[in-house]
Amino acid sequence: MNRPRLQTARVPGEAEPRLGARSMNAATIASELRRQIIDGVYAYRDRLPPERLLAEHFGAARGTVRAAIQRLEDTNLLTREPGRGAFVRYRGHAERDDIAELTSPLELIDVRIAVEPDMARLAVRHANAQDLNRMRDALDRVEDCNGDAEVFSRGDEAFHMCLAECTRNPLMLWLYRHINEVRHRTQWNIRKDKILTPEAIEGYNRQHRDLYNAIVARDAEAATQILNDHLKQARTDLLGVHP
Amino acid sequence: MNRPRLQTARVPGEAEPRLGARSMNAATIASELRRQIIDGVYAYRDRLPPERLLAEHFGAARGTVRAAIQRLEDTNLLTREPGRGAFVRYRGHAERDDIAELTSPLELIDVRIAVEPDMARLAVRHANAQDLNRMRDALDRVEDCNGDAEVFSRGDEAFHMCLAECTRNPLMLWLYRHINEVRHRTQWNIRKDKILTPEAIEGYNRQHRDLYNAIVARDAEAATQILNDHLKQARTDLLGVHP
DNA sequence: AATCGATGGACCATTTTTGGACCATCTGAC
DNA sequence: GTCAGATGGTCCAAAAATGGTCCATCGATT
Repeated sequence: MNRPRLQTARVPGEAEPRLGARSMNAATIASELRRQIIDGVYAYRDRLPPERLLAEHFGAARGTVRAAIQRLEDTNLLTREPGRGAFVRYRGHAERDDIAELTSPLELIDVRIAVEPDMARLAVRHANAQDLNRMRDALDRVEDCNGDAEVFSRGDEAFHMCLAECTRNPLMLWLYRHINEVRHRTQWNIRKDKILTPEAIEGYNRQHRDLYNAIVARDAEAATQILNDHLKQARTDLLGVHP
Repeated sequence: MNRPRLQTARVPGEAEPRLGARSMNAATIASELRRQIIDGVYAYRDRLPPERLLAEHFGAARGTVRAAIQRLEDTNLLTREPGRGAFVRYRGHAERDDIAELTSPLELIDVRIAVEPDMARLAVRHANAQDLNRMRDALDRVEDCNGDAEVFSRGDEAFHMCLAECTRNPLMLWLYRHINEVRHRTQWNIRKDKILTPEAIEGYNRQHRDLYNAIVARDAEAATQILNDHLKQARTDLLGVHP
């Protein structure tokens, strides 16, 4: 398969010009307004410009703009009030207060115990061959750590991230990305080499391989059980160091 | 205004002056459009430019563009609807895009089934008297909906949010806030009154009360079981409407 | 010569957009 | 309180947009 590269070089992050940006239909206008709301151009409780003004701005008929706004109201981004206007109902998550700072390692592992076993069940149900290959690669890499706690830790994160991808569920993947982010930042102060002894790493790796085999065999019960044991083990090991 | 000449072959190494002016066959156009979709130029659910406009842009006949689009439809990247347009079916960029837009009601309930039962277990372990009082209040309010689907839905969200607060786990609370946000915005296309019949609401309320009692009694197994049944029920009801 | 892909039309059925009109409600000036 | 203006809610018929289909033709390749 050839790959005819006929695109001019593009700076990463620079948006590729989109053909037909001028053609304004209801879906496009809705998409644009949604982006502006989520980006905070219109903040919580702000009033949107009047429909007639928006229509003029987008170069569309008022009915088209109304159809677009209707979609935003259906998705609970807006509230419309007759005679007053359309008001933003979407709360931007201003509470960006660093969630990782507020979470202890024990609380983190409790959340993982709650989420990951059933995540494995979804992974068994939805993983395709490509997902399994990626998981296999991650498995090989994490097993190549030679007892290095730091390397194992990175590989372990990647392996569990693969598991999240196997679910093919965008929300689950999004959630686990954040769990992993918290994990990455909340455990920096743990003495990894205290917990991740070569023996412990060997045990974890055995569980990883069992989990992989269970998913390949589409055995949901085994997968959830293994992951549950895996995380309970990690919780116990954690408590052994932080009594 | 006419396209004067079409050249066929490109000399290797010759600089490509501009995208789309020449040497466009169906395979090339398909490849270019596929790249743009995967790169996110056209996001999930966006509408592609009309065939006639694409034809003009690529300097090809409309039939050629149709053949290209046909390939993308065959590989499930697109869906075409007569009279409306071609819409992106590929969901790739869960990162920057609006997660609520990318999540289907079924995917949402799958995540809730994965998270909430074990969330109930944490709630049993960590809820204090104040949490239980708040839960009691939410319970009373949701039972006061008198069969109104919309009111029940709001109350139900609040009740489950209380459950998340009962865990006293900041990360779990943070995650569930986002799950709830997605839930609030992803069920727009569901006919709530189709699912939330007065009988269904009554059943859900009974489960809510059972759950509350189980938490008060500090019975973790019962709580997880009830919540699991509760959500499985919701999933079944959802599938009954969206077969 | 035969074949295959591309072309440039034309026409069809469906959906969306348009441009207007009128109404009910709310706000602010008086 | 009254009134004028602004705003969203609704309805309608005509026009435009859009994908689906078919066909005669052309050019290059086989």
